[in-house]
Amino acid sequence: MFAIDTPPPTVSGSLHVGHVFSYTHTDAVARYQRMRGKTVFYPMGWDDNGLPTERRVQNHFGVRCDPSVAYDPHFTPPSEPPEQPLSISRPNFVELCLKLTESDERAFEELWRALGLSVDWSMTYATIGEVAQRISQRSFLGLLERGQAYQLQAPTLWDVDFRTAVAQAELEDRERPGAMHRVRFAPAWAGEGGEALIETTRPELIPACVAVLCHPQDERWKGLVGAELLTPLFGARVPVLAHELVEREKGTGLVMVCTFGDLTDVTWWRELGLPVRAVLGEDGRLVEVAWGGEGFPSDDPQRARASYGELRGRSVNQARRRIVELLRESGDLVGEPEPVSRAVKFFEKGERPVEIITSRQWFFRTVEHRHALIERGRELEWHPPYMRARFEDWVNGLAGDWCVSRQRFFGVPFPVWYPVDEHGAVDHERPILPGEHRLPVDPSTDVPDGYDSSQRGRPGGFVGDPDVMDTWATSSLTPQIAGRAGEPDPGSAHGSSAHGEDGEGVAGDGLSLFQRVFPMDLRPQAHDIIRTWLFSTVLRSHLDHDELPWRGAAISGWVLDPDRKKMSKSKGNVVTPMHLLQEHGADAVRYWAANGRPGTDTAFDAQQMRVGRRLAVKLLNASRFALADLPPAGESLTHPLDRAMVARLAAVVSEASESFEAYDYARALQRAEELFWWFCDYYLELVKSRRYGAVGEEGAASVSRALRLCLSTFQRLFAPFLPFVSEEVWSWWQPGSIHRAPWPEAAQLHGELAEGAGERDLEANALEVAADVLREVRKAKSEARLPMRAPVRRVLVSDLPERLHALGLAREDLLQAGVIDALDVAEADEPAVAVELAEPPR
RNA sequence: GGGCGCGUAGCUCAGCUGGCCAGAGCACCUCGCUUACACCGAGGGGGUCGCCCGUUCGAGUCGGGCCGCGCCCACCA
Repeated sequence: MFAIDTPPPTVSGSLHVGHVFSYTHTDAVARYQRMRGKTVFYPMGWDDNGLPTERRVQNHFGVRCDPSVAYDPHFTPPSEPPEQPLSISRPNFVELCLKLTESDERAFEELWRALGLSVDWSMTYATIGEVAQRISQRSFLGLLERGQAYQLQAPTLWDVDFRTAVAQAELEDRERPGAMHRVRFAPAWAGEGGEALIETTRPELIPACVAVLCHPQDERWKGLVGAELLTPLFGARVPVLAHELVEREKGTGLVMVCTFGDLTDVTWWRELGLPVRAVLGEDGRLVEVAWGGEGFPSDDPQRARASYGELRGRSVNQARRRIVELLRESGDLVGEPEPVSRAVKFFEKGERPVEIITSRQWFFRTVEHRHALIERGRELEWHPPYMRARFEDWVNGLAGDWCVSRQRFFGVPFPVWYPVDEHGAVDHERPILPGEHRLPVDPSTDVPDGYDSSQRGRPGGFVGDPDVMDTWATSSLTPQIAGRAGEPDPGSAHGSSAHGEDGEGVAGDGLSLFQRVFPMDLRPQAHDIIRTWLFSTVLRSHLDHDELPWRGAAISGWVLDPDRKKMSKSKGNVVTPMHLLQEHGADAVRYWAANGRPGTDTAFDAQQMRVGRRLAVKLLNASRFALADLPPAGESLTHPLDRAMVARLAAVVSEASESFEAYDYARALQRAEELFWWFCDYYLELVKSRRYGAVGEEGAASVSRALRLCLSTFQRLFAPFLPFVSEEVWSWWQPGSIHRAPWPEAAQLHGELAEGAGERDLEANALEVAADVLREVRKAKSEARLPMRAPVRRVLVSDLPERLHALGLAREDLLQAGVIDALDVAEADEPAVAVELAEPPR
């Protein structure tokens, strides 16, 4: 068994050239392993749950999900997306998601088939599918039971546009222009001095300020520690405290702590036990707060209310502009804001910076497993090995546990209800869980055991958890989902299991599919999702199975523009994969992809596809020539040139096999290709006449045997890369599919050379010297502007004795190939070839 | 700030554990429709292997430093 944890592509529109690139790498490996006799477990999945699909459905149909709207069983989307988005119920919205992903998935499958991926389509899964939901919910319940999942009301990374919590792994930095503001904080006591200047890029959070910090060893501010300052405009008393994380060099050495401006604020807030003064709402606007009341103290509540009234309801950017005006008017702004450019954290799919908002969320424990995860990373075979560094960087940088709940709609729901007490309050501390037999459940429509649907949302009744899981919380289980962990084995009913290309069966051994495939052999994926997909899959497998999910990970690079930028639709690279396949042919496109070495970014290069097409055509032509009217094969290879050719081939077979074992498909292809061109250019030309019987039956029988061996071997060496053309040429003379034929073995080719062993060096030299001389003859004709068939009166080869001796073995073939009348030799230290043409130069 | 990778012919890159004149393909130039291939074949020109030290009989190949590019990570007030 060779099991591959195929990346389920995100179903949110179309596949791009980068997909074609990396999936081809995996397919080459799969085909190699299959030819090695392995049963290859090679499913395809669709990652269709999650935000990309929601966003696409919104745009495609012109709808918005509104959970408060009732389900309309007769709903049909408008034919044209309306200008004003239509509010529809969650079940209706999910139906549309399913409808759209279904058609996308058909298009994806069509492309993969056109590309020649040897996927077992009977094993396809979807991350929104029932199996995935059941496995995902079962794993969640297990984590909950073992205390590895927990719920917490806490500050969380938040996207204000999607209005959902997001995870650290989904953040990216974007360089954005901003401004540094110098703001005066007045002392809260009467007396001289004590005024503090604070630099901030987020003045709109001054109402959320809960403390001012300096470094413990900062002499400038030591005296202030323990004192209180008044926030400008709002007159809130905030303490001056010391903390190691404050950088003395930044600004004035003082920093304000707000709830919450960034993750450092969260750290300070937690470690210093500061109060919460939250001003940002889920929509990213400033919420109503009561100055002078609970949580928002002020020495001048009236002024605070007036100031805040100018900000309330505004977005962050609007509030920032307004508060700068207010600070300027009040004289608390020192100097003018200085433009700066700084990195800001964004949700990778978002358009506005993430905020930190306190909310109730589900978490999986990760931080306490940091050490174990690093160890798992070291157990894993990385291809290429240096990619492990990215994994360790990420694990070492984990800032908190993994927030897995999303306030979205199209995803796997948390299988949890909560009791509602007689006063209507939801009791989050005593969740109601479903029995395993009920999974998957949707708590927004399903009812927990012991209740009926009339009790939903009523005092004494229950409510369902409204959230869905992070898409990674499900796709981190692809080995389990693909292997159908805990599912009835579809194969057991038929006595064999359907997997591998064409549904190849494996003799029943009493094991479930999952037991046979897990841990899997290979996770192929790109380097940009090491911190998300690879990390989370390792984590889940570690938590649920206490082992790695796969033995090795093959990390592929990206496809870059010719100008070395990452290819993207937004840059106007409208090269659709299907178009590429139509223009160049699947084998040609695969050839280009297979030349991209593992882990290496590769430039998009249509020229390489033309080269691939040339190789495919060459394989057709060479096969046609070799097989046409081929004389009967002899019992053995008797001619030195034939033996030498087979020996060379054996060496390349070894190299290609070794390369494949290390997932270096690119090297395997290059070695095979290099020798194949040489085979066509020199060997085929040298033996052409002998093949036609120019030197008798024995010579023809030997070359016939050699041609069969070489052709069969080359065809199979190319099969993982050029599946279409290799299947075609194989069908001309061999039974069955080449993709089920055994991978060539060097040992078998060496076996052909067993008789007369000991002459290997001599034979190798014969082929080499003959090729050298042939090149010189061609050169002479080329320089004389004569056609290659132009006769040569005499060739004088000067060379070392052993090379001349070897040349003797190739004499007849060389004379024929070069149309040479006389071949003389002379011993010399320096090799030289003198060519005397029969015709004068043109 | 830390880490990883890369810098070899005009372009895209091979050169694995140091050693035959530094290679391939594309592009370019010349020639050739020869009984596998004109969706082709034959041949040719073209490189201070980023720079500087060092180890060695010998270094694109190993060590150190520097320069440039890309990426990852980071508590970027």
